[in-house]
Amino acid sequence: MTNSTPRQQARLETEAQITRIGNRMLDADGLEGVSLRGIARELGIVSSAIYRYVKNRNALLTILIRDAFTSIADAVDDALEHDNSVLTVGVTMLAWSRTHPNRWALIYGTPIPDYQAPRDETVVPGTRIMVLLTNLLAEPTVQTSRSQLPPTHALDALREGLQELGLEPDDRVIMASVTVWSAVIGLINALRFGQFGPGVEQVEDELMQGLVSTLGH
Amino acid sequence: MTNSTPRQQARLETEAQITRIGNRMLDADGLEGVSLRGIARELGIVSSAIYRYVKNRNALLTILIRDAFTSIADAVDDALEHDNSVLTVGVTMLAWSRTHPNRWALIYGTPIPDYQAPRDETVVPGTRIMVLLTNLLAEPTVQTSRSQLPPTHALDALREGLQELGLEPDDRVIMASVTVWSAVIGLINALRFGQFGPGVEQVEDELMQGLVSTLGH
DNA sequence: TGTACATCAGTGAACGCGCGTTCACTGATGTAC
DNA sequence: TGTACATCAGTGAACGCGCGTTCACTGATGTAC
Repeated sequence: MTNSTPRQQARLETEAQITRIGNRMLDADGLEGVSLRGIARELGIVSSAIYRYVKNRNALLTILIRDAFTSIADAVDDALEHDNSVLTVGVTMLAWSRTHPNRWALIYGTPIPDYQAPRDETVVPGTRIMVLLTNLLAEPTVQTSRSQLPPTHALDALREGLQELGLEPDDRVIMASVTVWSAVIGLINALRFGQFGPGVEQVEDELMQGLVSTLGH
Repeated sequence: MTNSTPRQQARLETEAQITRIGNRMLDADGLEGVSLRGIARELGIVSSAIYRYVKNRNALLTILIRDAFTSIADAVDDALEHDNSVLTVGVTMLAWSRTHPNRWALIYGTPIPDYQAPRDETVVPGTRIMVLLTNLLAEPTVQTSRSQLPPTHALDALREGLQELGLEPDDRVIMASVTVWSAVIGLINALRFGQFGPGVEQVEDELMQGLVSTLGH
């Protein structure tokens, strides 16, 4: 059944615990509260022993970043099954950000100093929502924006990026995708980072609705 | 002429230098590169002497934040004199963010842990652009958005915030203001924080144009 | 099934890091009479 | 205009902080024959 030795079992269990504890620390105290020593402490092992499981602090961050990207993308996946719309994407991301504000900041806030995400580990989970959104905007039934388009070659870099993700978007879709993405994340950032002052918590969903409808969706 | 003693002169000069050095450090190494000890070092005084000029590190941050808000708002002010449009606001902020990416992150990125901006020192400079934008959107010639509006009382918190800034916006303007603001800052954040992958630097202005036109301006 | 060796989890001590911040002090500048 | 005192800039030593990371080590688990 298990098809693996006790040692391997224990290792998997410990790795899972590290992710759990790391997330708990992140939720509780933000990134600055996440430390290898702290995790070792909670695991009940000596501080240097953590290096049996994690190469260094940045590797731990990569784990947490992947996990956050996966979590929010799963949430959006689920929600889209019931209602396949741009608004649902926005509202679901917004709800997730409310539950996990520090994880939100980790993936969509200011980049972490001295940290470089390894592309092969983060690109796929980190772009899942963007892919969903682009596909949504590419559906013929969806009216894409009336925005002026820049000369075709200008969007080359973006087009290539999306092609690597298996998409074949035309220029209108690229522009719409970038625009909706920026606006949705911008609104959530503004809300999470408190840029509209206090008392706005009650209206978050309404603001998202207004934004998405202004964008024409 | 001077109407002040040499000591006062020297103090003013030193204070100005502190802002200059702090900004230079911020530009060069980001927030983590800004330290009281480092500034003292550059001033050629002993590390504890810096406390004659700055109460503590957070007070220094407040100085830098005020300065950044003032700088970007001045830039927008100037630009609006030549062309009073939403696009100009966006393009000017974008250009400023390109010149001062770390200052941009300081004021519009993830909030700084353990730092609380003193409202009386940062609210006015921090809201200047928002005020300009809201006034722009309130002009009768500007078509405000076709977005669905939430029930009037829902926007109370936002309306009060704007009223404290001397504005009397109706609900359409409030919604438009929040939407445009979020979207513009969201796009700039996405660009500055590298969320669209490499090679997008060439098209920044075009993306801003597309965004603003999608928003109906 | 038993033995010999290899792998791996965990130990304990130690570095270096540079920072923010406090404190009692000295000597120069400013001010009141 | 000169003197006595108050203010203020700058000194130098010292704390505490908790972290990431390395290293040589022990003892338990896994594997090959």
